[in-house]
Amino acid sequence: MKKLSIKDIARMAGVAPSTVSLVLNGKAKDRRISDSLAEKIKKIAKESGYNPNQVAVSLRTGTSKLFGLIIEDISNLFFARLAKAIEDEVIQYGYRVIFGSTENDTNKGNELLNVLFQRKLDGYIIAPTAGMEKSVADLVGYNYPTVLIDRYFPQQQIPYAMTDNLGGGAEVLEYLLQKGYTNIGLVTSDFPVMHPQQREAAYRSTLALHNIPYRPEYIYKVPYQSLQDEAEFLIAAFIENTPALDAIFFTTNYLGIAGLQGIKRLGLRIPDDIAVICFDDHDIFKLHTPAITVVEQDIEAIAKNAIDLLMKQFGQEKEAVMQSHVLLKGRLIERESA
Amino acid sequence: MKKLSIKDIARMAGVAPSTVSLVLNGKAKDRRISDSLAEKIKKIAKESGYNPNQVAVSLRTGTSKLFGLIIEDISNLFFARLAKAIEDEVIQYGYRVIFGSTENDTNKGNELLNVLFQRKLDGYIIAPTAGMEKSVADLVGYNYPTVLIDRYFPQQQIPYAMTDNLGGGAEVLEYLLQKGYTNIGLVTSDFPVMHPQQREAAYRSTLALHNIPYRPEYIYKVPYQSLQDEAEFLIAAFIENTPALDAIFFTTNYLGIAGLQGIKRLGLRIPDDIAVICFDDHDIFKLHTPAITVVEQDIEAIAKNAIDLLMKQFGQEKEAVMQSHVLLKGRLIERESA
DNA sequence: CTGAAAGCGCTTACAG
DNA sequence: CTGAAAGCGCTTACAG
Repeated sequence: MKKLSIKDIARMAGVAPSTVSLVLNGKAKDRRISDSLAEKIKKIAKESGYNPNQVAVSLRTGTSKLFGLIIEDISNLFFARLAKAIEDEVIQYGYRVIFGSTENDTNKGNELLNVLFQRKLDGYIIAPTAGMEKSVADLVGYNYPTVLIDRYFPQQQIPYAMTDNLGGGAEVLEYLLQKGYTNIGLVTSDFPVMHPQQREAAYRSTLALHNIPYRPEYIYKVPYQSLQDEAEFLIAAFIENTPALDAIFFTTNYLGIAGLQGIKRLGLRIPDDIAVICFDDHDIFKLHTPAITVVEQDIEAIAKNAIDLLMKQFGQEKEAVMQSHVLLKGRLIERESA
Repeated sequence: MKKLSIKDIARMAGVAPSTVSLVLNGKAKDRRISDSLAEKIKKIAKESGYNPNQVAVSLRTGTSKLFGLIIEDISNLFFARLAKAIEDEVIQYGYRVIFGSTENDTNKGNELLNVLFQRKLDGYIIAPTAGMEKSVADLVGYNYPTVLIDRYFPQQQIPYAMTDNLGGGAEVLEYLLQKGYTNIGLVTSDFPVMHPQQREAAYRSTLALHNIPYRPEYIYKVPYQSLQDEAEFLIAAFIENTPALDAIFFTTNYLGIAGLQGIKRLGLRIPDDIAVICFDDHDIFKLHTPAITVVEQDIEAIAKNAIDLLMKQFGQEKEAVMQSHVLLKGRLIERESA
C-alpha cells in the first residue's frame, strides 16, 4: 500500500495542496474557503486514510509535540511511576514522550541528551546525573524549555521539581524523637548522589537541634558497589553489632529492603521498638512488616509540577519560571501496628 | 545562541553544503574528497558544535532510527523492566524508543499507534490490547517492521515474542502434582485477557491429563473491577472457605500479592503445605514468605527475541520472519524453605 | 575531486 | 475566495 501525501489528496479533490493543508488545520474559516469545499476535502482525506507526515510538519514548523524524558532507569519502580505520571500529564497538552535511561552514568546521560537534542524536541524533562551540568546548560542556552526532576543543579538557574529531602529527613527524625527514641541509627549509602547526602544532613541537623550528641558508631554507610546480598549482610551485621539502637532511619528504599531482608536472613528480631523509616514507595514494606514508618514521595505531584514548570516556559513569564522550583513534601505514613 | 545548519558550516569551510554532508557522513573516501579538506570540515563542525538536525535527515532519508514501543502501563514493574530490556537491546543497533501506554484500553491503544504512525518510525514493538487487530494489520500492510510482545493475535501473521503461558502453567501444575498435592486451587481473574485464560487452560488440561477430577469449587475468579483491598478480602475468603486446598495456583503476580496480603490481613496461617505459585517477578514474594514457588518470566529473553524478530524484517528474509514467533519458557524457581 | 539542483512533505506568507 | 512559490535542513543522484 502506498502512503498518501497532501499532494495526492489535493489531486483527488481538484485543489491545491495549500488548500488541503489549510482545511485540515482548521483554518478554512480564516481563509474564507467555502464550507462545501472544506467538507469535500475533509471527506476525501478521511476516506483515503490520509495521515499527515509529522516529520515534515516538524521540519517546517519547528515543533514536534514531543518532549524528551531522561531518567535514571526505567526499570526502577520509582522512575517507572514517575515516567507514567509524566506521560499522563503531558498527554493532556497534546504531547508525547521520547525517553532514555542514564543508569547514573555521565557519558550515557550526555550522549542520550545529545541524541534527543538532535531531534529538536519541544522540551526536555531531565533527572540529571552529576556531570551533565554543561550539556544541560547548553540546552537551556539554546532556549529549549527544560525542567529537572528528582535532582537539581545548585549552581544553575534551571527550574526543578523534587521531593524535599532535607525537610522530609527532618520530619522523620522529629517523628522518631517524639516517639521517645534517642538512639537512632542511620543506614545510608556512600553513593555520591544528592538524595542520601541530603537525608543524612537532615539526620545530623535534627539531632543537633535537639542537643542529642552525634554518634559516628550509629551511622553505617553501605559501600555503593555492594550487591544486594552483600548489602543485606552488611546492614544486618551493623544492626547486630549496635544493640543500643532503638530506631533506624534508612535513607533509601533500596537500603530499607536490604535491611529488612538482612534482618530476616540472619534471624534477627524485628522488634516493635525499631522503627524503620525510608523514602519512596511503601507497599513493598507493608508486605514485609507492619512495624514500619515511611515517608512516601508524591510522584504525581512531582510530575504535575515539573510539567507545569515546563509548559510555563512557552509563555511570557519564561524569565520568572527559570528562577523558580518546587520542593515537595513527602507524606509521612505511620506504622500500622502498635 | 543561534543553531548552526549545514550551510553555516559550508560557508565557514568555504565549500558547498553537499561536501559537508558527504564528509560528515563518512563518504569522503568514496567521493575522493581530499583528506586535508575532510579534516578541515570535521574540525570546523566539531569546534562550532554543529549538530545535524535529525528531523531533516529523517524527512529526506525516510528513516528515523526510532522505534515506537507500545505497552500496557509503564508503571507496572513487568512492563517497566521489559521497556528497559528493549531499550538496552535496540540501543545496540543505534535506535531509540518512543513509548506510550495503552492502559489496556482499545481507544487509547489505537490512538497511540496512530500518533506513532504519523511519526513514520522505523519499526514498532507492540503489546497490543484486544481491538487493535485492524490498526496493527494496517501498519504491517504499509510494510512497517512490527513485532508483538507479551500477547499475540491468533488470526494474524505478525511475529511475536512472549512467555509460553500454556507450557508454564502446565509446568507449575506438574510440579505441584509431583509434590503430592492433589487439591490444587486456582485463583485467577475474569479480566478478558489472554494470560490468565491460557494459564487457566493449562490448569484444567494438566489435571485432566492426570485424571484428577475438575472441581469448580476449587476455582476462584476475582472480578476484574476489584480494588486491591477488595481482591485481598475476596481471595482470603475463598481460601478460608475452601479448607480442603493443599496448594494454590495464582495466575498472576497481582493476584499472588493480593492473596498473600489477604491471608495476612485475616490472620490466616500460611502453612508450608500451601504452595503459592505465580508468574512474573518473584522478589516481592520472597520478601513476604519463603514458602513460595514461582514461574518467572525471562524478560530479557522476550526483549532480545522481539528485537531480533524486528531487525530481521529489515533484511531479505522478511517473508519468513513474518510467519515466525518465539514462545519462551518461564523459569520455575522452587520455594526456599522445606 | 567538487558543486548546483532537486526533492523529502509539509505550512505560510504572498499575490491575485 | 484560491493557488503558486518559497523554504524548513538535510542527502543524493547528476553534471562537470
